[in-house]
Amino acid sequence: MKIATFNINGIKARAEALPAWLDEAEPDVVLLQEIKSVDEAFPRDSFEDRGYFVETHGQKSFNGVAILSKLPLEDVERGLPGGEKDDQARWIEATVVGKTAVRLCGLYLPNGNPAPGPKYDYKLSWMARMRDRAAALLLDEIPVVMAGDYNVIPQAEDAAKPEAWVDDALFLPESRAAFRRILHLGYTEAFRTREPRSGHYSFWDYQAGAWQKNNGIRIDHLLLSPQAADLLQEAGIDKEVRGRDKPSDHVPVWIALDA
DNA sequence: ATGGTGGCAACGCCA
Repeated sequence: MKIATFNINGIKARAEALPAWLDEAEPDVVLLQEIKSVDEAFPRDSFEDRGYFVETHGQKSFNGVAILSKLPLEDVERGLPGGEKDDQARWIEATVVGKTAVRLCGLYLPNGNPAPGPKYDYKLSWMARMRDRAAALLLDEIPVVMAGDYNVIPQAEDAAKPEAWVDDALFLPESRAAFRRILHLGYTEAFRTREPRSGHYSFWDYQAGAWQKNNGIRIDHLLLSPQAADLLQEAGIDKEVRGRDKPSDHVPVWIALDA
């Protein structure tokens, strides 16, 4: 089962680039972030015509997550638990059943800039809530995949110019520590199991020729429960997507699971 | 170098 995460930066703006990538990469499951659309305006037909089931959790203008799956999705849940006052659409869960059942979590973690400030406080509180949900998911002892735009650069080797990010919410020590606290519950960050570990990125800013200079960062991650990590066959980043017409500033990151 | 680029949606906010 090929499972991908892709921050598309607007579903309407990616009306050509996203289907083109789906047709060539043929993922079984895609976790989308920043659909920037309400559910009613999401172009379901384009994906249903390609054989995908579609579940969305959108909002007007900003954020928004979705799941596309060639296998039916069950027990869909929208919103990260513990956020009664949180109206931002950043979390969706569903179960997909292939050879075995896999619990999928699609997430768009808050950016948090500028730091310090209320946006950074929101990022850290959201990560604390995510840690609670991640811990609860482990109790089921089933394959779990938590994938999305984490807005966290885990290590210096995950940035072309780490010195440029030292005061940024994506790379501050507190952000990285909160990421490790989730990881150390017992999750495996799939791409980090690959060698070499440096020089691989999933985001290049639109500004200042970041793509042309390969000035990227790796912030899109797939975290696997032990039962999912046991099934991991392959992990990759579809870097070339960034060089095409009308690209998102992120590219797809994917895994193959024996599931 | 306090700009630069892009999306959404409406002349500003977010990344």
